[in-house]
Amino acid sequence: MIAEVIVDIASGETDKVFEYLCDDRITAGARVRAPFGPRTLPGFVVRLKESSDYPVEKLKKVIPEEDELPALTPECLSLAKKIAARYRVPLALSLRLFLPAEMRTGKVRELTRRFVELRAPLENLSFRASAKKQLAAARYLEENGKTESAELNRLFGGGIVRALEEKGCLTVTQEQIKRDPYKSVEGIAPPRVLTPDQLAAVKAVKEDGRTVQLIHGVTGSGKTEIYLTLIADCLKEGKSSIFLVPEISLTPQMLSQLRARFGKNAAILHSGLSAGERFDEWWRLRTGEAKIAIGARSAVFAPLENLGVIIVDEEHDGSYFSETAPRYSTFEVARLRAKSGGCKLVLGSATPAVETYKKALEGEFHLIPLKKRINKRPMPEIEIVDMRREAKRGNHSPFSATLKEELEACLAQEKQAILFLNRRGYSQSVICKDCGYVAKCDACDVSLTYHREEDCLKCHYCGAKYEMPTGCLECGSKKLSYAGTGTQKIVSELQKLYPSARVLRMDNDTTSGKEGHYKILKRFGEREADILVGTQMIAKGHDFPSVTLVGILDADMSLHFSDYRSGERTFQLITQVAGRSGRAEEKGKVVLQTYSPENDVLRFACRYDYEGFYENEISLRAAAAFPPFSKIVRVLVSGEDKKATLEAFKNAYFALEEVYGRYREDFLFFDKMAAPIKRIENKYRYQVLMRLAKTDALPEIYAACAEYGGKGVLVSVEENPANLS
DNA sequence: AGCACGCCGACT
DNA sequence: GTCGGCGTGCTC
Repeated sequence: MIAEVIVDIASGETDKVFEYLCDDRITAGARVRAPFGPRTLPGFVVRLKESSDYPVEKLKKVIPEEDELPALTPECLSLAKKIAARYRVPLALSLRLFLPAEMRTGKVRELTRRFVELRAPLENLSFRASAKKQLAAARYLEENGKTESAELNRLFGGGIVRALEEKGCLTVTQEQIKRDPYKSVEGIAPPRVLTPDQLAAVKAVKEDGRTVQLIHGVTGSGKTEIYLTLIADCLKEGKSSIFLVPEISLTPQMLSQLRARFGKNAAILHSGLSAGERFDEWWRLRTGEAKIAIGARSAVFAPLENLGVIIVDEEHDGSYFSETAPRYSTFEVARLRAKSGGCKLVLGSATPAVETYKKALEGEFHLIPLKKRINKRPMPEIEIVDMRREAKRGNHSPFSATLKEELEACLAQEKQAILFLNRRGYSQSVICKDCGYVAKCDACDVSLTYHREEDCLKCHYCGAKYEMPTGCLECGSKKLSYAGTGTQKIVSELQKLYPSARVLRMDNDTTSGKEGHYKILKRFGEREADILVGTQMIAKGHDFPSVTLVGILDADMSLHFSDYRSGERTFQLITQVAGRSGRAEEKGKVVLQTYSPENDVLRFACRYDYEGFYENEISLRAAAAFPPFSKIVRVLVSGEDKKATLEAFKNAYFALEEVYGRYREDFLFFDKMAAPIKRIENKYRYQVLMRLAKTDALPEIYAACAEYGGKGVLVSVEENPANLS
């Protein structure tokens, strides 16, 4: 037999099948080791055939990998091909998405443990009178049957197994153990009784013929229970499910809830697991032992067959877009999977992405609105505070008078508060008062942020750390000033204002380690602090019953970002952060500080008026011909060598100009420019920005760019890029 | 992607 | 005279 093999090298040069001889142990989708030139590489069998056009004497033999099943299912193989074509990456790169990283590196294996049991009934064995321990251990084994040898040693003293073994009392077996990341969750929680609205939503999803279903449910409308019911119903029919959640809200609560409901039928794939756990959870899905995959975006590649439903919770969340090649959209991949399998794709959000909602209104997706909150309580009141007026009154602190009042009341009632600020560190930048010099990163074209705890300057783009200079690096002046407030500074201001209040900070700097988020949130949840100060990451997921106040310190930050989605992001963020306040009996309150109180987005947000926001936003987008009325395409050329990068950029630009000429009616915008951040991690960056009305020119744009990459210069094409820095 | 082979400069 | 620079090309 001949095997067509893709070798696991992420390069255009090797992105084709290589043929090998193989025996009949090998099937399509299997992992193999392929002799390739002077070395042996991992690879995947994509097809088997009887004969080859390649000279037979040159064919080498592949070595099969000892897996219990081919790693890739036929569906995964065909999906990998579609992804490689769609995102224009080598097939090897898209195939990698379908395997846990541990499998490629080969560092992790199945875990086996030694078990022992008595070879013969206890009365047939004899023990010396002095061997009391041995007798006790043997009695234990008779009573409890097969026991792990390490466990026996632990109970009766090290060496007991060896002693009994030498006497010939034991039978020893090796057994494979699946590592279980959620051992501690016990028992099965019964399903909750659904409200009529929830039942109607479940029915609506099932009965509608369309693949994509959008559940637009206000905060607290009980979407999770709908998802769980859909999953449970699939399970009853023997079908499998994928449940996707944003990275950050992979909270232990959510996971243990799922585990309690579905037990071992659920497998969890996320970055907090150890390599071994992830490896085992993956195999439990592959063998069909588990039929529900739960995880962040990469779980969309779960090795499940016979899918009944794919659920994407918080559909609007940015973490559903991959930032490394292949830069896939989780929604697109999920839709491809759902289409080929007669499976439903259920999106859920309180604040759907504008593009999603448009398609739902137009009938391409089935829109299922849920307008009532389960507990029927109103959303917390959002009060807009005009920070310009505060400044006029002479208040230049980051806290308005209203916020201070509310904070004091909150502390007096022994409740908790959350303050949200989208900027970490102590101060945004360090400026010399004499010459205006701003400290910048050596490797990136961005100003450095001062971190007081470590008394250093950090680059938030490449992570570099610099010693705090004693004077201006340009003119030597000692008059350095700090501009822009970060989370660290907020914490120290709070401590000055309320010395007895306990303050916790949560941002990228305090959440190191795999469970960093969780630890801080847990401490706050256990009321170890009164005020939590944090960035984006505190907005999602958690349920803190004693939080009655949320302060949004700079609602403008995300608003004035030079991105067509900034309004959308701001609306989503405010809705989400506001949802943290008043989760239990107490009424919640939100104070929203801004320098532009008249802004439409803020006004719609504080009335929780999604429809109003949407109508406003979509007409703005239509007028400016922004997505979804067009597609923004950015070609970014970057490289360490300035000359070579500029040269490649010029060539790419000329090629693109030709495409522009040929498809003029497709282009709404076409221009070359330096990227907003001219250098990141020592790489110079230049870009061509385009906006396309239709997308006829897109294949040509990719083709034009493909030629100029290589030799240390990267040319990348991004469609509707998530950030434009 | 590696790793070979292959053709021109400054060194023991 | 050689050692070694990394340019080009191949891997079933």
